[in-house]
Amino acid sequence: MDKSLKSRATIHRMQVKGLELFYQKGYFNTSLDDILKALNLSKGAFYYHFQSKEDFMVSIVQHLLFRKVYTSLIEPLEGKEDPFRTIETCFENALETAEHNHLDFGFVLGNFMNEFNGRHEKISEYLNDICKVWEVTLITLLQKGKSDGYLERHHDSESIAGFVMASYFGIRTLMVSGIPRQLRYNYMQQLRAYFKSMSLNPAR
Amino acid sequence: MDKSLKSRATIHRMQVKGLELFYQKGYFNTSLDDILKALNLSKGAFYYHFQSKEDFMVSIVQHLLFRKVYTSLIEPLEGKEDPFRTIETCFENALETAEHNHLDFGFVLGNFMNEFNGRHEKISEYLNDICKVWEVTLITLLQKGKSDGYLERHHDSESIAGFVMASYFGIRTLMVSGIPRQLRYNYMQQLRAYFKSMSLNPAR
DNA sequence: TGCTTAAGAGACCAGCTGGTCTGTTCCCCC
DNA sequence: GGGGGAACAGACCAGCTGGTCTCTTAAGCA
Repeated sequence: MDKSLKSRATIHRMQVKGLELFYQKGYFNTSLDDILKALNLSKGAFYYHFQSKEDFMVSIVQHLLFRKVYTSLIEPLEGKEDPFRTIETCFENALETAEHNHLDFGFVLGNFMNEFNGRHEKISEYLNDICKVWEVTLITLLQKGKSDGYLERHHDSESIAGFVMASYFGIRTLMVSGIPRQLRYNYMQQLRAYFKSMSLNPAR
Repeated sequence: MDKSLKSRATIHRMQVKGLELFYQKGYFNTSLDDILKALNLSKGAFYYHFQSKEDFMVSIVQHLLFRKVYTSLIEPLEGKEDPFRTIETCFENALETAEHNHLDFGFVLGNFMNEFNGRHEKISEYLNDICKVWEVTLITLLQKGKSDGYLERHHDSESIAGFVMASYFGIRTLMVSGIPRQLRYNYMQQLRAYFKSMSLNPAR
């Protein structure tokens, strides 16, 4: 059942363009024809590789989106020491990317969560899964940070993780309509202040 | 040009139901027929009062949404003394409302911003306006807090306001798909911690 | 009583949407 | 070298969408 190279390439092209357009114009506001026209492909090609628009979206979330989020927001946190500095660096990088090509995948994730929540159970479930992986990674990092003496034990890792995630989703929403550079700078400043108040060795 | 009572009532009914459905299913995923069927009204009625679907949405944002956001998130901040406690109380109330009938208008605002950003200039402009009013109110409150000795002058009110808004938008995104009560509790805990680190009289 | 007009009903339309189905091309394998 | 299937093309369809148009109703007014 191994897909040929050509097949894989076409599927990948469709997913990439699909993610791009779904993000830009929204899932419900983007037709298959939009995507296929942009790729010079036909309905036949689409329904040869995918069963439906929904199936297509699921495949994008599971493969493309998950990997992107993993690369930009999860992997940089894994196995690191100082949790606060690690998160700061990770977010700084992600937000800088976002500022330039304005497509960072943490935001795409939040954006899709907003679009599908309560409207499309299957898809939002997959989105939540990604979210969950991110959360767990953050919590793990924070817990390890406690053992390593970076923050006191009485702090609740789960709460911190949730707060950090929330702030990230939110700042990306604001960045799209405001002045990204300014917002990013201000955001990082406050995130650092928040972290500093919990840090055991604020050696900066 | 004074609209009769009946006319006003019908317009209002349409707007309320429109906001409800647009929020639940998304703007692009909700048809006029959906709204009209729910109200037992006809196309004729709709196009007698509004010029288009877009015009309808604008009227909802300008009148209904703005007033709701104002009531729940802006008015409670105006002219108050202690900025941190004030924001805490305001958010606590809004989030509790959200937990029960799960329609708080701060979230609706963020949700629509995500849906229209870069897709519908006119509408996102109105949404940004509301956002701006919220931001200005927060900044004013924080500045006044400095004069009244609640926080030190070196803190940047604009940054704090942005961070607070971002966290609120974000937590609402997470609350829809997670366990609201738990998330709300954790969120408020961290928001307080964040505030406490800047507070000059942490007399709680 | 008859006229005007606000308010609404609902048939109708063109265009688009997701999805189906029958071709066609092209490459691999025996 | 030709049969067969993978990969795609594109005509076609039913259903829905925003929007238009004409018709009806009801209330105010003289």
